[in-house]
Amino acid sequence: MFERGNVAEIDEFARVLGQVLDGQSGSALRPVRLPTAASEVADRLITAIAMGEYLPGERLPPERDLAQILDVGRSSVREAIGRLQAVGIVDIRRGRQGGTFVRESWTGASAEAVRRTLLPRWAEMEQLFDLRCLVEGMIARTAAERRGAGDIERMRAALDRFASARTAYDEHAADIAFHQAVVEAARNPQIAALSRDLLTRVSLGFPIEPYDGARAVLRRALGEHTALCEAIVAGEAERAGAIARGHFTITNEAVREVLSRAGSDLSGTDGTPGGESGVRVD
Amino acid sequence: MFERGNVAEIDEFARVLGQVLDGQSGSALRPVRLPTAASEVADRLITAIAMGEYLPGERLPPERDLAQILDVGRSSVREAIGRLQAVGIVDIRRGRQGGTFVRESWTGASAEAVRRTLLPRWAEMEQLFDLRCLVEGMIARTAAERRGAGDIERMRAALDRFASARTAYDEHAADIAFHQAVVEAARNPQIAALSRDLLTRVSLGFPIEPYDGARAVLRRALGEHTALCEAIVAGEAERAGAIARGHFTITNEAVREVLSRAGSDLSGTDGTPGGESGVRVD
DNA sequence: TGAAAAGGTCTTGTGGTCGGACCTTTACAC
DNA sequence: GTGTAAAGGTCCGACCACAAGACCTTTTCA
Repeated sequence: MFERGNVAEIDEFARVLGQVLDGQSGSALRPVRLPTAASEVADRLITAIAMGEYLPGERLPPERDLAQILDVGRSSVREAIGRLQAVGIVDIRRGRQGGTFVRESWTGASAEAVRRTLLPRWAEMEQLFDLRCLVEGMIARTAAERRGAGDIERMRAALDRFASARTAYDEHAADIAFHQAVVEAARNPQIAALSRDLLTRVSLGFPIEPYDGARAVLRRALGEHTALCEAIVAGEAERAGAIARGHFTITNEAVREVLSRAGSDLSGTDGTPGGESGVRVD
Repeated sequence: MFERGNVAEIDEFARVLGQVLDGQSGSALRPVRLPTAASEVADRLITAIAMGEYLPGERLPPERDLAQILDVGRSSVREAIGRLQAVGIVDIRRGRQGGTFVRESWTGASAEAVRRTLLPRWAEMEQLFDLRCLVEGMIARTAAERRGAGDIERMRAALDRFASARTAYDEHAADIAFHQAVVEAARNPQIAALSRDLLTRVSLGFPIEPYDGARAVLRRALGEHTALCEAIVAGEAERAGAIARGHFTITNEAVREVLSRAGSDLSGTDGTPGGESGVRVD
């Protein structure tokens, strides 16, 4: 994203990011922010893409179909897609065989642009990443306690697919399948919803997850996935939780790496809050 | 609530419950449901009340003030308050020194009415309770890892206040203070938001939490609070998590008790999902 | 007995949303 | 090539939720 350093893109990015972070902090009686149909649809699409329902290069359903599926007007869908385009998540092609296509590469970003918008909110983003690590750890732990034979089978199948994947596309698909299998093993649809919600918020803030094109990350992921799978199969909740918690810091590190390429000083922000005043951002 | 078995109340209850449960399940591309300003405000008020920001017998701010605080029109605030009144959470008194007052007792419900609306959704409610137990366990665990001197002080102060409380009001206030201290000890505002969100959803589904008037529950809570506090102080994450997880089943049991008084058969629904097909509701 | 403080009612303007009609672009089939 | 199908692009009218404000009613207290 931000290949062209387009001003409109950056503004859109900042606006979306603001929504994500504002939405959850503060007291119960903070000002009410009503989401519009368009922003809600945009969230849903980003979630679907981040969850791998539509992989890079794939086409989303036509606007008219989406409008029907989501039960909103086509104008709302159009505005949402327009925003995704502005942020650089999708490409739009007209004509027959046209449509809305998920971009092959979300990275190659103008890191400087990201830095400017992300840095002021960095503490909040860290909190979000931290929470996600904790929740995914909890999910892995629960999965280890509740997994059944079918779950084990699904996780192992995904691991096999991952190991034998020849393209980034296959790796990505297998990665997603594995994580889905883990979430399902926790046997609570509400947990799945929570996991999805956190993925959405992380993706909205910085949509390079769970595949950021870096093969190295995915290769490291394979080892961790295998270890996580075995811990869950063995029913070792404690170990599974620890592995998952560590695994999801990959995201955090990927973001930090992009930012450090832009020369930002984020030293000390290791995603592990400590001390009296909350998350450290020295 | 439901003292008079009023039909409008029951319908309102069913409507609200439906919103809570529908809101989180299903795929990313399920139909979009835009919350109205009124329902959003209603959620906020219920959350604030459940969190103890306004204790039973206390008065909420005047409608005009709430409208300003929440940055919505007064009509939206009025509709929201009207719903709370319909569900029996607040009383409204007119004239000077009037206002919106939190009901002293939320219980004494017509259990039959609750049973009819809650039973079809029981599996989903169980999932919600289950998730809350897991998340609160995660929070306690994290608190045990991150707590500082100030946190320990706050938790102990709340425990002392609880032990020396003479009225249900004091007990309730201390109970809330303790849980807040635990959440704060986890040192991540996003965690607090998640905890609040789950409290809201549980409260919306069945608003008897965290104080349901049953002194027995609160007395049991004191012992568990003490144990939880010590585990957190000692930094024993595993134990703290287990205690908290168990502690929050109090809610579950309280609901089941109300329902069983109405003669419902909920045997087997112990809040601990197992088996291949998800949560058990035999 | 009047003023103050609250809830109750009504009106009006505005912006978001939907639904639909219609236009434009593109690729494929024949 | 030319037509047609399948997509996105544009526009408009009706509707509804909401905000803002003016004003009414009830109750209490000075």
